Amino acid sequence: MIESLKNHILRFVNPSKKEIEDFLNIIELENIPAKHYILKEGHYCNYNHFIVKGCFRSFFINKKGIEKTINFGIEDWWLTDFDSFMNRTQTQLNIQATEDAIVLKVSKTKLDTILQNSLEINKYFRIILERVRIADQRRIQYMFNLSGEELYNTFYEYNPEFVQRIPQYMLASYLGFTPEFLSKIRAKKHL
Amino acid sequence: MIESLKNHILRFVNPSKKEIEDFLNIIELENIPAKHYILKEGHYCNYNHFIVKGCFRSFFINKKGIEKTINFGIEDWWLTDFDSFMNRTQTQLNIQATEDAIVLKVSKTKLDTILQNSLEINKYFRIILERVRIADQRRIQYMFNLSGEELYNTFYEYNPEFVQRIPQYMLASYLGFTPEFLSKIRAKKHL
DNA sequence: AGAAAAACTTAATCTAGATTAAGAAATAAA
DNA sequence: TTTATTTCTTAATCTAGATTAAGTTTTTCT
Repeated sequence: MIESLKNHILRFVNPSKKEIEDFLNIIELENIPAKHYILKEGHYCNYNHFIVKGCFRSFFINKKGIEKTINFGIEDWWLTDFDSFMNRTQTQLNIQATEDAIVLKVSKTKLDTILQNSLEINKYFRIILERVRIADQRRIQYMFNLSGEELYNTFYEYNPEFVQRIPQYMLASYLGFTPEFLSKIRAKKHL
Repeated sequence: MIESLKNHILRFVNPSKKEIEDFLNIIELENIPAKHYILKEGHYCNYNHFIVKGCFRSFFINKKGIEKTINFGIEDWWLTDFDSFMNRTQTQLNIQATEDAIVLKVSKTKLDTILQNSLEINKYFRIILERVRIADQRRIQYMFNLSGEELYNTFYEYNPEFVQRIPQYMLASYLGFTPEFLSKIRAKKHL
Protein backbone atom coordinates (compact mmCIF):
# COMPACT_ATOMS: atom_id res chain seq x y z
CA MET A 1 0.00 0.00 0.00
CA ILE A 2 2.63 2.42 1.14
CA GLU A 3 4.71 1.30 -1.84
CA SER A 4 2.63 3.48 -4.13
CA LEU A 5 3.66 6.59 -2.21
CA LYS A 6 7.27 5.44 -2.06
CA ASN A 7 7.27 4.93 -5.83
CA HIS A 8 5.73 8.32 -6.36
CA ILE A 9 8.42 10.01 -4.31
CA LEU A 10 11.20 8.14 -6.09
CA ARG A 11 9.85 9.33 -9.42
CA PHE A 12 10.81 12.87 -8.45
CA VAL A 13 13.63 12.84 -5.89
CA ASN A 14 16.46 10.70 -4.51
CA PRO A 15 16.15 10.44 -0.74
CA SER A 16 18.52 8.33 1.34
CA LYS A 17 17.14 5.15 2.82
CA LYS A 18 16.79 6.79 6.21
CA GLU A 19 15.23 9.96 4.80
CA ILE A 20 12.40 8.14 3.08
CA GLU A 21 11.87 5.70 5.94
CA ASP A 22 11.51 8.56 8.40
CA PHE A 23 8.89 10.08 6.19
CA LEU A 24 6.97 6.88 5.52
CA ASN A 25 6.96 6.16 9.26
CA ILE A 26 4.66 9.11 9.96
CA ILE A 27 2.12 8.06 7.34
CA GLU A 28 -1.23 6.58 8.36
CA LEU A 29 -3.37 4.34 6.18
CA GLU A 30 -7.12 4.83 6.01
CA ASN A 31 -9.99 3.20 4.15
CA ILE A 32 -12.73 5.59 3.05
CA PRO A 33 -16.03 4.09 1.86
CA ALA A 34 -17.82 5.81 -1.04
CA LYS A 35 -19.69 9.00 -0.04
CA HIS A 36 -17.72 9.36 3.20
CA TYR A 37 -15.88 12.57 3.96
CA ILE A 38 -12.25 13.17 4.82
CA LEU A 39 -12.93 16.86 5.45
CA LYS A 40 -16.08 18.76 6.31
CA GLU A 41 -16.90 22.47 6.23
CA GLY A 42 -16.18 24.22 9.51
CA HIS A 43 -13.57 21.71 10.63
CA TYR A 44 -9.81 22.09 10.71
CA CYS A 45 -7.87 20.33 8.00
CA ASN A 46 -5.07 18.61 9.89
CA TYR A 47 -4.01 16.17 7.20
CA ASN A 48 -2.64 16.01 3.71
CA HIS A 49 -3.91 12.92 1.89
CA PHE A 50 -2.20 10.85 -0.77
CA ILE A 51 -4.73 8.83 -2.75
CA VAL A 52 -3.70 5.21 -3.21
CA LYS A 53 -6.99 4.11 -4.72
CA GLY A 54 -10.30 5.73 -5.48
CA CYS A 55 -11.57 9.16 -6.35
CA PHE A 56 -12.44 12.25 -4.34
CA ARG A 57 -14.03 15.57 -5.03
CA SER A 58 -13.64 18.74 -3.03
CA PHE A 59 -16.56 21.09 -3.09
CA PHE A 60 -18.08 23.98 -1.20
CA ILE A 61 -21.67 25.03 -0.83
CA ASN A 62 -22.49 28.46 -2.23
CA LYS A 63 -25.03 30.94 -0.88
CA LYS A 64 -27.78 29.46 -2.99
CA GLY A 65 -27.07 26.13 -1.33
CA ILE A 66 -25.62 24.59 -4.45
CA GLU A 67 -22.58 22.31 -4.29
CA LYS A 68 -19.66 23.61 -6.36
CA THR A 69 -16.99 21.05 -7.14
CA ILE A 70 -13.64 22.76 -7.32
CA ASN A 71 -11.31 19.77 -7.61
CA PHE A 72 -11.09 16.09 -8.23
CA GLY A 73 -8.36 13.81 -6.96
CA ILE A 74 -7.47 10.32 -8.12
CA GLU A 75 -4.63 7.84 -7.63
CA ASP A 76 -1.22 9.43 -6.96
CA TRP A 77 -2.60 12.86 -6.12
CA TRP A 78 -2.24 14.74 -2.87
CA LEU A 79 -5.42 16.27 -1.55
CA THR A 80 -5.92 18.80 1.22
CA ASP A 81 -7.25 22.28 1.87
CA PHE A 82 -3.95 24.15 2.02
CA ASP A 83 -5.57 27.26 3.42
CA SER A 84 -6.86 25.41 6.45
CA PHE A 85 -3.83 23.09 6.60
CA MET A 86 -1.24 25.86 6.58
CA ASN A 87 -3.06 28.65 8.37
CA ARG A 88 -4.93 26.54 10.92
CA THR A 89 -8.24 28.06 9.95
CA GLN A 90 -11.66 26.46 9.65
CA THR A 91 -12.18 25.07 6.19
CA GLN A 92 -14.99 26.01 3.83
CA LEU A 93 -14.41 22.85 1.82
CA ASN A 94 -15.82 19.37 1.88
CA ILE A 95 -13.73 16.50 0.57
CA GLN A 96 -15.75 13.41 -0.23
CA ALA A 97 -14.92 10.00 -1.68
CA THR A 98 -16.93 9.40 -4.86
CA GLU A 99 -16.07 5.69 -4.69
CA ASP A 100 -14.49 3.34 -2.14
CA ALA A 101 -11.02 4.68 -1.53
CA ILE A 102 -7.73 4.15 0.27
CA VAL A 103 -5.62 7.09 1.38
CA LEU A 104 -2.29 7.59 3.08
CA LYS A 105 -2.51 10.58 5.35
CA VAL A 106 0.07 12.67 7.12
CA SER A 107 -0.66 15.10 9.94
CA LYS A 108 0.50 18.71 9.76
CA THR A 109 2.58 18.46 12.93
CA LYS A 110 4.39 15.29 11.95
CA LEU A 111 4.97 16.52 8.42
CA ASP A 112 6.44 19.75 9.80
CA THR A 113 9.06 17.85 11.78
CA ILE A 114 10.13 16.00 8.64
CA LEU A 115 10.17 19.16 6.52
CA GLN A 116 12.31 20.83 9.15
CA ASN A 117 15.29 18.70 8.16
CA SER A 118 14.73 16.64 5.05
CA LEU A 119 16.11 18.18 1.86
CA GLU A 120 14.62 15.56 -0.45
CA ILE A 121 11.13 15.62 1.03
CA ASN A 122 11.11 19.40 0.74
CA LYS A 123 12.17 19.02 -2.88
CA TYR A 124 9.44 16.46 -3.42
CA PHE A 125 6.68 18.74 -2.17
CA ARG A 126 8.15 21.73 -3.97
CA ILE A 127 8.06 19.81 -7.24
CA ILE A 128 4.52 18.56 -6.60
CA LEU A 129 3.41 22.12 -5.91
CA GLU A 130 5.07 23.39 -9.07
CA ARG A 131 3.05 20.86 -11.00
CA VAL A 132 -0.12 21.81 -9.17
CA ARG A 133 0.56 25.44 -10.01
CA ILE A 134 0.87 24.58 -13.69
CA ALA A 135 -2.43 22.69 -13.56
CA ASP A 136 -4.19 25.53 -11.73
CA GLN A 137 -2.93 28.12 -14.19
CA ARG A 138 -3.98 26.01 -17.13
CA ARG A 139 -7.40 25.59 -15.60
CA ILE A 140 -7.85 29.31 -15.09
CA GLN A 141 -6.69 29.88 -18.65
CA TYR A 142 -9.22 27.36 -19.97
CA MET A 143 -12.04 28.82 -17.94
CA PHE A 144 -11.42 32.21 -19.48
CA ASN A 145 -10.81 31.08 -22.99
CA LEU A 146 -13.31 28.34 -23.64
CA SER A 147 -17.08 28.17 -23.88
CA GLY A 148 -18.91 25.56 -21.80
CA GLU A 149 -19.08 23.25 -24.76
CA GLU A 150 -15.37 23.61 -25.46
CA LEU A 151 -14.54 23.04 -21.78
CA TYR A 152 -16.42 19.77 -21.86
CA ASN A 153 -14.89 18.61 -25.11
CA THR A 154 -11.39 19.47 -23.94
CA PHE A 155 -11.90 17.74 -20.62
CA TYR A 156 -13.32 14.70 -22.36
CA GLU A 157 -10.44 14.58 -24.80
CA TYR A 158 -7.80 14.56 -22.06
CA ASN A 159 -9.70 12.44 -19.51
CA PRO A 160 -12.00 10.09 -21.42
CA GLU A 161 -11.88 7.31 -18.83
CA PHE A 162 -12.40 9.70 -15.94
CA VAL A 163 -15.63 11.08 -17.40
CA GLN A 164 -17.15 7.59 -16.99
CA ARG A 165 -15.99 7.44 -13.40
CA ILE A 166 -18.02 10.28 -11.91
CA PRO A 167 -21.65 11.43 -12.07
CA GLN A 168 -22.26 14.01 -14.74
CA TYR A 169 -23.56 16.61 -12.34
CA MET A 170 -20.20 16.66 -10.57
CA LEU A 171 -18.36 17.19 -13.81
CA ALA A 172 -20.77 19.95 -14.82
CA SER A 173 -20.12 21.65 -11.50
CA TYR A 174 -16.35 21.28 -11.90
CA LEU A 175 -16.49 22.79 -15.38
CA GLY A 176 -18.56 25.69 -14.08
CA PHE A 177 -22.03 25.11 -15.48
CA THR A 178 -25.28 23.33 -14.71
CA PRO A 179 -26.05 19.62 -15.23
CA GLU A 180 -28.91 20.63 -17.53
CA PHE A 181 -26.49 22.44 -19.78
CA LEU A 182 -24.16 19.44 -19.84
CA SER A 183 -27.10 17.28 -20.90
CA LYS A 184 -27.74 19.70 -23.74
CA ILE A 185 -24.11 19.52 -24.88
CA ARG A 186 -24.14 15.74 -24.84
CA ALA A 187 -27.44 15.55 -26.72
CA LYS A 188 -25.94 17.76 -29.39
CA LYS A 189 -22.84 15.55 -29.71
CA HIS A 190 -24.76 12.33 -30.25
CA LEU A 191 -26.62 13.45 -33.34
CA MET B 1 17.98 46.31 -4.06
CA ILE B 2 18.77 42.69 -3.39
CA GLU B 3 17.96 43.39 0.25
CA SER B 4 14.26 43.17 -0.50
CA LEU B 5 14.66 39.58 -1.69
CA LYS B 6 16.88 38.75 1.26
CA ASN B 7 14.27 40.14 3.65
CA HIS B 8 11.54 38.22 1.91
CA ILE B 9 13.43 34.96 2.28
CA LEU B 10 14.19 35.62 5.95
CA ARG B 11 10.50 36.14 6.58
CA PHE B 12 9.90 32.47 5.82
CA VAL B 13 13.07 30.46 6.45
CA ASN B 14 16.40 30.51 8.31
CA PRO B 15 19.26 29.88 5.92
CA SER B 16 22.86 29.95 7.03
CA LYS B 17 24.97 32.90 5.93
CA LYS B 18 26.60 30.82 3.22
CA GLU B 19 23.31 29.32 2.05
CA ILE B 20 21.67 32.66 1.40
CA GLU B 21 24.82 34.21 -0.07
CA ASP B 22 25.13 31.36 -2.56
CA PHE B 23 21.58 31.94 -3.62
CA LEU B 24 21.82 35.72 -3.85
CA ASN B 25 25.00 35.34 -5.91
CA ILE B 26 23.13 33.83 -8.84
CA ILE B 27 20.56 36.62 -8.93
CA GLU B 28 20.62 39.25 -11.70
CA LEU B 29 19.12 42.70 -11.44
CA GLU B 30 17.15 44.19 -14.30
CA ASN B 31 15.28 47.42 -14.95
CA ILE B 32 12.11 47.07 -16.98
CA PRO B 33 10.51 50.23 -18.37
CA ALA B 34 6.71 50.41 -18.47
CA LYS B 35 5.13 48.39 -21.31
CA HIS B 36 8.24 46.30 -21.85
CA TYR B 37 8.04 42.53 -21.75
CA ILE B 38 9.98 40.04 -19.67
CA LEU B 39 8.36 37.13 -21.52
CA LYS B 40 6.73 36.86 -24.92
CA GLU B 41 4.51 34.21 -26.46
CA GLY B 42 6.46 31.55 -28.33
CA HIS B 43 9.66 32.07 -26.36
CA TYR B 44 11.15 29.89 -23.64
CA CYS B 45 10.76 31.11 -20.10
CA ASN B 46 14.26 30.70 -18.66
CA TYR B 47 13.85 32.90 -15.61
CA ASN B 48 11.86 33.27 -12.45
CA HIS B 49 11.44 36.94 -11.53
CA PHE B 50 11.16 38.51 -8.12
CA ILE B 51 9.56 41.94 -8.32
CA VAL B 52 11.41 44.57 -6.32
CA LYS B 53 9.38 47.48 -7.62
CA GLY B 54 6.59 47.94 -10.10
CA CYS B 55 3.72 45.94 -11.44
CA PHE B 56 3.37 43.26 -14.10
CA ARG B 57 0.55 41.46 -15.76
CA SER B 58 0.69 38.11 -17.49
CA PHE B 59 -1.77 37.60 -20.30
CA PHE B 60 -2.39 35.46 -23.32
CA ILE B 61 -4.17 36.23 -26.56
CA ASN B 62 -7.25 34.14 -27.24
CA LYS B 63 -8.52 32.96 -30.61
CA LYS B 64 -10.58 36.08 -31.05
CA GLY B 65 -7.39 38.09 -30.64
CA ILE B 66 -8.39 39.49 -27.27
CA GLU B 67 -5.85 39.85 -24.45
CA LYS B 68 -6.82 37.87 -21.36
CA THR B 69 -5.00 38.90 -18.20
CA ILE B 70 -4.56 35.88 -16.00
CA ASN B 71 -2.32 37.29 -13.27
CA PHE B 72 -0.89 40.41 -11.77
CA GLY B 73 2.34 40.63 -9.85
CA ILE B 74 3.56 43.40 -7.58
CA GLU B 75 6.36 43.95 -5.08
CA ASP B 76 7.55 40.80 -3.30
CA TRP B 77 5.94 38.40 -5.74
CA TRP B 78 7.66 35.82 -7.90
CA LEU B 79 6.53 35.76 -11.51
CA THR B 80 7.19 33.17 -14.18
CA ASP B 81 5.41 30.77 -16.49
CA PHE B 82 6.05 27.56 -14.55
CA ASP B 83 4.89 25.41 -17.43
CA SER B 84 7.54 26.80 -19.74
CA PHE B 85 10.09 27.23 -16.94
CA MET B 86 9.85 23.64 -15.67
CA ASN B 87 9.04 21.75 -18.85
CA ARG B 88 11.23 23.75 -21.24
CA THR B 89 8.31 24.36 -23.56
CA GLN B 90 7.40 27.43 -25.57
CA THR B 91 5.23 29.74 -23.53
CA GLN B 92 1.78 30.94 -24.51
CA LEU B 93 2.04 33.80 -22.05
CA ASN B 94 3.17 37.38 -22.24
CA ILE B 95 4.47 39.10 -19.13
CA GLN B 96 4.52 42.86 -19.37
CA ALA B 97 5.42 45.67 -16.99
CA THR B 98 2.45 47.96 -16.45
CA GLU B 99 4.73 50.59 -14.93
CA ASP B 100 8.51 51.12 -14.63
CA ALA B 101 9.81 48.14 -12.73
CA ILE B 102 12.85 46.52 -11.17
CA VAL B 103 13.16 42.75 -10.99
CA LEU B 104 15.65 40.27 -9.62
CA LYS B 105 15.80 37.30 -11.92
CA VAL B 106 17.25 33.84 -11.56
CA SER B 107 17.88 31.45 -14.42
CA LYS B 108 16.49 27.93 -14.39
CA THR B 109 19.91 26.29 -14.64
CA LYS B 110 21.48 28.30 -11.84
CA LEU B 111 18.45 27.91 -9.63
CA ASP B 112 18.56 24.16 -10.17
CA THR B 113 22.10 23.94 -8.86
CA ILE B 114 21.08 25.78 -5.70
CA LEU B 115 17.96 23.66 -5.23
CA GLN B 116 20.05 20.55 -5.60
CA ASN B 117 21.62 21.13 -2.19
CA SER B 118 20.01 23.93 -0.23
CA LEU B 119 17.44 22.81 2.32
CA GLU B 120 16.31 26.30 3.24
CA ILE B 121 15.92 27.56 -0.31
CA ASN B 122 13.83 24.50 -1.13
CA LYS B 123 11.74 25.25 1.94
CA TYR B 124 11.40 28.85 0.84
CA PHE B 125 10.06 27.99 -2.59
CA ARG B 126 7.86 25.24 -1.18
CA ILE B 127 6.28 27.72 1.20
CA ILE B 128 5.86 30.32 -1.54
CA LEU B 129 4.16 27.72 -3.72
CA GLU B 130 1.85 26.67 -0.90
CA ARG B 131 0.74 30.27 -0.63
CA VAL B 132 0.32 30.55 -4.38
CA ARG B 133 -1.80 27.40 -4.30
CA ILE B 134 -4.04 28.94 -1.65
CA ALA B 135 -4.45 32.08 -3.75
CA ASP B 136 -5.19 30.10 -6.91
CA GLN B 137 -7.80 27.96 -5.16
CA ARG B 138 -9.44 31.00 -3.67
CA ARG B 139 -9.54 32.63 -7.08
CA ILE B 140 -11.16 29.59 -8.68
CA GLN B 141 -13.65 29.49 -5.83
CA TYR B 142 -14.52 33.16 -6.32
CA MET B 143 -14.87 32.80 -10.06
CA PHE B 144 -17.43 30.07 -9.55
CA ASN B 145 -19.29 31.63 -6.73
CA LEU B 146 -19.53 35.30 -7.52
CA SER B 147 -21.22 37.36 -10.19
CA GLY B 148 -19.17 39.90 -12.13
CA GLU B 149 -20.35 42.67 -9.87
CA GLU B 150 -19.47 40.72 -6.74
CA LEU B 151 -16.05 39.84 -8.16
CA TYR B 152 -15.31 43.50 -8.68
CA ASN B 153 -16.57 44.54 -5.26
CA THR B 154 -14.61 41.80 -3.53
CA PHE B 155 -11.45 42.64 -5.44
CA TYR B 156 -11.89 46.32 -4.68
CA GLU B 157 -12.46 45.63 -1.00
CA TYR B 158 -9.24 43.63 -0.63
CA ASN B 159 -7.08 45.68 -3.03
CA PRO B 160 -8.36 49.26 -3.02
CA GLU B 161 -4.98 50.83 -3.74
CA PHE B 162 -4.17 48.36 -6.49
CA VAL B 163 -7.34 49.19 -8.43
CA GLN B 164 -5.98 52.72 -8.89
CA ARG B 165 -2.67 51.36 -10.13
CA ILE B 166 -3.79 49.61 -13.31
CA PRO B 167 -6.02 50.45 -16.27
CA GLN B 168 -9.58 49.31 -15.83
CA TYR B 169 -9.57 47.18 -18.93
CA MET B 170 -6.83 45.01 -17.46
CA LEU B 171 -8.77 44.52 -14.26
CA ALA B 172 -11.91 43.67 -16.21
CA SER B 173 -9.96 41.08 -18.16
CA TYR B 174 -8.47 39.64 -14.96
CA LEU B 175 -11.90 39.34 -13.40
CA GLY B 176 -13.22 37.62 -16.49
CA PHE B 177 -15.48 40.16 -18.13
CA THR B 178 -15.41 43.06 -20.61
CA PRO B 179 -14.32 46.64 -19.90
CA GLU B 180 -17.78 47.83 -20.95
CA PHE B 181 -19.34 45.71 -18.25
CA LEU B 182 -16.92 47.07 -15.65
CA SER B 183 -17.92 50.58 -16.69
CA LYS B 184 -21.54 49.62 -16.10
CA ILE B 185 -20.77 48.27 -12.63
CA ARG B 186 -18.91 51.43 -11.67
CA ALA B 187 -21.65 53.69 -13.03
CA LYS B 188 -24.13 51.80 -10.85
CA LYS B 189 -21.94 52.21 -7.74
CA HIS B 190 -21.61 55.97 -8.04
CA LEU B 191 -25.30 56.77 -7.92
C1' DA C 1 0.69 73.61 -26.03
C1' DG C 2 -1.28 70.75 -29.47
C1' DA C 3 -1.86 66.32 -31.75
C1' DA C 4 -2.14 61.47 -31.33
C1' DA C 5 -2.88 57.56 -28.82
C1' DA C 6 -4.81 55.16 -25.04
C1' DA C 7 -8.46 54.53 -21.85
C1' DC C 8 -13.24 55.03 -20.48
C1' DT C 9 -18.44 55.60 -21.00
C1' DT C 10 -23.10 54.93 -22.69
C1' DA C 11 -26.70 52.65 -24.97
C1' DA C 12 -28.99 49.36 -28.09
C1' DT C 13 -29.08 44.67 -29.35
C1' DC C 14 -27.93 39.86 -28.86
C1' DT C 15 -26.70 35.13 -26.83
C1' DA C 16 -24.70 31.44 -23.82
C1' DG C 17 -26.04 29.45 -20.25
C1' DA C 18 -29.23 29.68 -15.89
C1' DT C 19 -33.57 28.61 -13.97
C1' DT C 20 -37.72 26.13 -13.39
C1' DA C 21 -40.37 22.22 -13.79
C1' DA C 22 -41.67 17.64 -14.84
C1' DG C 23 -40.77 13.15 -16.40
C1' DA C 24 -37.61 9.17 -17.55
C1' DA C 25 -33.68 6.08 -16.50
C1' DA C 26 -30.65 4.04 -13.90
C1' DT C 27 -28.73 2.38 -9.21
C1' DA C 28 -29.14 0.97 -4.87
C1' DA C 29 -31.51 -0.83 -1.15
C1' DA C 30 -34.81 -3.80 1.16
C1' DT D 1 -38.15 -7.91 -7.91
C1' DT D 2 -40.34 -4.08 -6.04
C1' DT D 3 -39.58 0.46 -3.93
C1' DA D 4 -36.85 4.32 -3.11
C1' DT D 5 -33.24 7.19 -4.22
C1' DT D 6 -30.14 9.16 -7.24
C1' DT D 7 -29.01 10.68 -11.71
C1' DC D 8 -30.15 12.33 -16.32
C1' DT D 9 -33.02 14.50 -19.99
C1' DT D 10 -36.00 17.79 -22.37
C1' DA D 11 -38.15 22.05 -23.11
C1' DA D 12 -39.89 26.72 -22.11
C1' DT D 13 -38.57 30.98 -20.23
C1' DC D 14 -35.33 34.30 -18.42
C1' DT D 15 -30.96 37.09 -17.45
C1' DA D 16 -26.04 38.40 -16.81
C1' DG D 17 -22.93 39.82 -19.47
C1' DA D 18 -21.11 40.06 -24.58
C1' DT D 19 -20.99 42.60 -28.73
C1' DT D 20 -21.10 46.54 -31.54
C1' DA D 21 -20.65 51.18 -32.30
C1' DA D 22 -20.00 55.97 -31.41
C1' DG D 23 -18.59 59.55 -28.55
C1' DT D 24 -15.77 61.44 -24.52
C1' DT D 25 -12.06 61.91 -21.45
C1' DT D 26 -7.38 61.21 -20.09
C1' DT D 27 -2.61 60.38 -20.91
C1' DT D 28 1.44 60.47 -23.66
C1' DC D 29 4.44 62.22 -26.93
C1' DT D 30 6.62 65.88 -29.90
